[in-house]
Amino acid sequence: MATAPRRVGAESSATRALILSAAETVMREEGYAATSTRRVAKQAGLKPSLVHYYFPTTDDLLLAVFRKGAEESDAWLDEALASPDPLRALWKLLTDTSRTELALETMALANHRKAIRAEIAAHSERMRARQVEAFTRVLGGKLAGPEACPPAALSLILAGIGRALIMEGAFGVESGHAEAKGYVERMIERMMAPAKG
Amino acid sequence: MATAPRRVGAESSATRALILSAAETVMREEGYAATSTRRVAKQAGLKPSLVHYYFPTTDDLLLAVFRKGAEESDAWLDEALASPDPLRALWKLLTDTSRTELALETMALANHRKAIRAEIAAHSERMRARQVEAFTRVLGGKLAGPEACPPAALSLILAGIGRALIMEGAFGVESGHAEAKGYVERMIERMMAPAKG
Amino acid sequence: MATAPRRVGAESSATRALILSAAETVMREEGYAATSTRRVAKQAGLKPSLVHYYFPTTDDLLLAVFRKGAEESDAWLDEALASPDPLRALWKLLTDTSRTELALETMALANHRKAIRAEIAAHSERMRARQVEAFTRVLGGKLAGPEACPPAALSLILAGIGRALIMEGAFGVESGHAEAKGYVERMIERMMAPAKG
Amino acid sequence: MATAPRRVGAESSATRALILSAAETVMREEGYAATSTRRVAKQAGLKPSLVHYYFPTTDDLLLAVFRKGAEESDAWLDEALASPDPLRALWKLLTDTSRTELALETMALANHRKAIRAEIAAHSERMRARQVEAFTRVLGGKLAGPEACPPAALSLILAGIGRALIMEGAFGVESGHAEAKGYVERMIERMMAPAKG
DNA sequence: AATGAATGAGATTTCATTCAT
DNA sequence: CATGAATGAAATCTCATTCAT
Repeated sequence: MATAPRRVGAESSATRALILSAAETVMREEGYAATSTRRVAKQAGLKPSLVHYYFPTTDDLLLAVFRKGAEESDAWLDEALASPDPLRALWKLLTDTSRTELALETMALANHRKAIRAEIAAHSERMRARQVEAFTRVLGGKLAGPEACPPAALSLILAGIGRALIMEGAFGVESGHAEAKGYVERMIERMMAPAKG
Repeated sequence: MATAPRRVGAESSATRALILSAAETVMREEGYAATSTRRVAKQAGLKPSLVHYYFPTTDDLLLAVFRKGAEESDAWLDEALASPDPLRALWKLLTDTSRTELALETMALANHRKAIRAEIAAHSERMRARQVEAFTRVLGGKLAGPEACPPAALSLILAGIGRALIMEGAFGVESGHAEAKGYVERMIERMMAPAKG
Repeated sequence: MATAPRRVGAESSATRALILSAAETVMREEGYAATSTRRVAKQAGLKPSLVHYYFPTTDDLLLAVFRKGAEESDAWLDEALASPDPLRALWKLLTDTSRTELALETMALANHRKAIRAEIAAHSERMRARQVEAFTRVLGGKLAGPEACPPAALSLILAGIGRALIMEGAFGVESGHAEAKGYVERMIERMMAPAKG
Repeated sequence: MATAPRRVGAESSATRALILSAAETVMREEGYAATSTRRVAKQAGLKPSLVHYYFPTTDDLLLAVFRKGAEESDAWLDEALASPDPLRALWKLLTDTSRTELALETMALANHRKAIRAEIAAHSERMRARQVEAFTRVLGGKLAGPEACPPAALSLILAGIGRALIMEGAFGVESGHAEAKGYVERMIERMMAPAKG
């Protein structure tokens, strides 16, 4: 949906890329709420007006940061799902601190910036759909039975547990973390085990 | 000659309670980053200076909001864990939108307010410990076996999945939600089922 | 002249003394401009309203601080001028860091608080007059001749040089200090030397 | 891509000069403690935000005021020391009310603004050194003998007495002033007199 | 004799945004 | 492309002072 055609700086500009990367850094280190044009400019070593030249409004900037992160996420997800052991690869991704930190700030962003919310939601849905498709392919018939976990549930569950680990870890809570990781790993193991009998 | 109690605004003041409740509302509706004295004062229908009279610094205010929420959380958790079916009661709590929304903002708060982080972390650890103790009591011997979920892991997992449901729901993502809820409920059912023969 | 009869707390109250002494500390350490009721209250461990109870306005407080300091100054000056070697005793007083620091803040005060200015000026004149009288008594006939220093000039000169030493010392300038002290001491020596044949 | 000059507001801007001159006026008339952005903006007839545009922090503003004053002082000092009668010219400078008033506020500033202190101290030392050099050149061999005043002492003494005259004059104390001025003038006369015999 | 509550003003700073060049 | 200038709004905090109890 976006804020439309008022984007100025060419997509390909090096300055634009510099600004985006500075914005991502600020967002990761100080949170989306601190991601102002001023701070981003300072981080990039540029003047605030230049940031506004490339991203007329703050929403334009935040949206661009989200899109860049989303593209990278897509690539990582593709790679993970295409690997021989997609569940384990995905789980590794979901517990990667630096990636998930950004994802968490993105969620906070979605919660408080109406203009960006829809796009973030759409992207989340797409990622879930792709996981569901991959899980179905990989897990095949093992999805029946009383203990079976539907692929969409699996997607949400892994994401939720991953985020909980990162979020709590960020402020020093560690109890239960080792146990939870172990549990997920055993769960994946059982799922990937050759059907018995 | 008096020895100067440092804290202003008696714990019992009605104005203080009004401010706290306004702050909680703002925090829930607009996020911790919007919880400024001005904004809270407007919500409460008071002058900004009066907010500063009761809570000299913003951290004081945020900390008080957290403490109030924590006390309520403790009470709800106590009640849930004391119920005949603690797992289901806890799960209901964790998927209660309004409560968990506040918990999510609290986590964002912890991420960006050093002064409050330690207290939030300590509270999280305490809540986890209480759940672990209750789970151990309830689940008894069923915690062995390859599929068993250690109580600390269970605590983290339920919290993580609950938060994922609320967070995504908040911005309109619903796919996988029904399945995940179903899965958790079946999981709880298996756990609470009488040990088989 | 003063701000008249609205002083409340009895002159003799211990709380009043506590406030005054706290105010003096703040004034010495942070300057007259920082000497607010709030800061003084904090320094004294009292509530701001209590400070206002004893000193309705900030000028009342500052005036009282000045008066207390002036009384002490008077006492010290009396003692110095009554000593067998009044010039040297006075010079020692004028180069006493802690006393002169307060005197300097008092001058800043006089410069910017109309209500207090007149009283400070009057006190300065009184102190000068007492010094002139003492110098005349001590120096007797030595005040004639081309090199002679009139007593009033001597009073101003010693005060000025003393303040310069303290002021500069406060922010780390020391060059010329030893020489200036030496010069003043020799000057005093010459003055106190028995008239030559 | 630009490398972002940090300083805003070109050194040459007319607005910047206007602000600086307004700040100097406020500082002279109401003291350094009153030199706030608001106050200065009002004096200059500008919006407070514009003052912040040129001087991001209050220290930046105060530092710039000091530097401008210091440059002017340097020029005046140069001129005085280069004159045929450097001692008298310097003494005239030191008793010039408007210049010394600003110097006095600058000292108060140094006392209470850590960030600026070092620069003020360094400048004071430099001015003293230049005076010492000039005095030595002018006074030549007359610096020996029991009554001789070392040049560094002379610098401090003249400054101290000059400041005392201005400071006291500012709040209405005049006694001893004529005598002190006379004494200093005679002192200078003796020093500049051709060596006898 | 003391204190809690309340308030308007102002200080310091950050911010997004607009505009002219 | 890029930047300097300008501005109104708001955030955070400190302040002196008044008033009722």
